[in-house]
Amino acid sequence: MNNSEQIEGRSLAEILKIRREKLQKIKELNFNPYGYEFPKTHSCNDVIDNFDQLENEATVKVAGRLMAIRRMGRASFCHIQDEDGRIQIYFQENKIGKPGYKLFKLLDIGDIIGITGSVFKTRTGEITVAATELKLLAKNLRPIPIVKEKDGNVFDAFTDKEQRYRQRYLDLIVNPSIKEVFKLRSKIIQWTREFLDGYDFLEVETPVLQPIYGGAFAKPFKTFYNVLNRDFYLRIADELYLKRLIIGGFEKVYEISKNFRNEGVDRNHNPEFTSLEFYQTYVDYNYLMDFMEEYFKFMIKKIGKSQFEFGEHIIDFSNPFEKRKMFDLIEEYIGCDVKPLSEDELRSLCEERGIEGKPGYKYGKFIELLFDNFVEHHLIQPTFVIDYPKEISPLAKTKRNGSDKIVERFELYIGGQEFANAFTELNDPTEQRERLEKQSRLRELGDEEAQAMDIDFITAMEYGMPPTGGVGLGIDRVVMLFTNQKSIKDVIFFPQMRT
RNA sequence: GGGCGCAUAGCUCAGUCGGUAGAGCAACGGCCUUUUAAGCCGUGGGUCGCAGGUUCGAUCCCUGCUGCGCUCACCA
Repeated sequence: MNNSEQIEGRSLAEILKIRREKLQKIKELNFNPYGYEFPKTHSCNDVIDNFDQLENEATVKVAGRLMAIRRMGRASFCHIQDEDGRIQIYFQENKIGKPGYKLFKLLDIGDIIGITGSVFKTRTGEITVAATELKLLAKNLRPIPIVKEKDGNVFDAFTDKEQRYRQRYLDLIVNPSIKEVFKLRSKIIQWTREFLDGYDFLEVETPVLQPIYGGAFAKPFKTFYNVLNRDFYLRIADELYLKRLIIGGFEKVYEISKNFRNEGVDRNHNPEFTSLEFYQTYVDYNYLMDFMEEYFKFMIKKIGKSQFEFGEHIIDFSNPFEKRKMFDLIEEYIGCDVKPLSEDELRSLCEERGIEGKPGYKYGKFIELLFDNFVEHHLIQPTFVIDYPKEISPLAKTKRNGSDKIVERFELYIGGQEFANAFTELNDPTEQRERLEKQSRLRELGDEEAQAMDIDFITAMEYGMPPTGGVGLGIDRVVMLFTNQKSIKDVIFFPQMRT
């Protein structure tokens, strides 16, 4: 890394040196290259949108980053870019004065400037600000990639993914259209709050730093708390804390939380990701399915369309979401009913189909294995998969009027991917203790992702936890869906990169 | 972690069937007061990701490493 920087630096060095020399010249001309403030009167788009009122009368003040310069002797055109748009600036020596034009000549693409001027339309019809005053607000010392465009064709786009992710600020400057993705991300989170607040949910905060991690199956990030002289973990989920609040008497709570999982990074996984969890007392998973459907209907209404291109698929939210039993789906896609099969029979079935469980896999894991391999990717339109094996759902309540091996749980699949996971929550502390003890045994047998026994949580439940339904929803994936991004890296400003 | 692919100027890319590299944009100098991928003339800029190996000679071939992408595994 250091070596390559030196090599790059050699050719960059000249450019950097020239920029610093310009900085010096600017100072010598008694201009401050780093301004303190600039009271804008309009954004670039404001000027364009209000051209009719602004033309030939008002003085406007606009500010932004210089993105293009076309010098023609004693007059020049530029474009500046602000958060939402661009506008052309016209510099004329006899309008802005000799000192001003001298300063202008020392500008580079990438500088941040403030312009005072009047609004007009050029010969070719482009709305432009004719500068009467130029204020340098921040001198650029490092060249930014130059992207040009004509008739919708982009030339020399800044496309290197590594650099775009590592220097996201450059990506945002040079590829401003990606801002739309992040703006929608922000909206989605805002609308999620609006939706839940509309149902009188309480937004809460629970610990990120946890002495025992739980609520999901995942490997945690571990840290050490010096004062307490013990290990702590970054949360993999906030479930067990939200349930403590339910026990405490709050009836509807939610948290939008960063969770951390010490696992592989790929197109769909970032070690640090955002999820929504919400819990509502006195409802079950049937209620939650309707509620989730309503949530998505709320979102698409906000966005303003009901069909979304997502990779090679079109996801249509206008139809009711399907509800399918996990075992029925497995039967449909592998052509055999696995309900009556024993653990050993399931193991052989998996082997026959060319998939292999890891050592220590049990009944529920084999069911999951079959589902993941043969069913998941078929579930394109929004589908609730319901009734999961108990063994892989230690926090969910046993299915009423059904097999003792099944729990009341659903996952929502869209575009072949899991979006949400929900249960009728187990509220029987005795059973909860047994289930977590079983997990502990698996853990001792080497299953790193088995859940830990959380005695404090069991104790809390022994005080009485009302019947509750709870949902976890992957916010990053929702953003990917609604913005048609193929990689989670494209919906997270600063995705995890190797250092 | 496995497989495949990529890494050449600040950016986007060419190229060398092995003889140490080019273009456009950007930069620098000059001309130009309605341009817009501005134009015209001129100039500079690269130990071709890193480390080894083969070779008279490697940016090119081989091996290893690093990073990124795709994919599989993993992943509730």
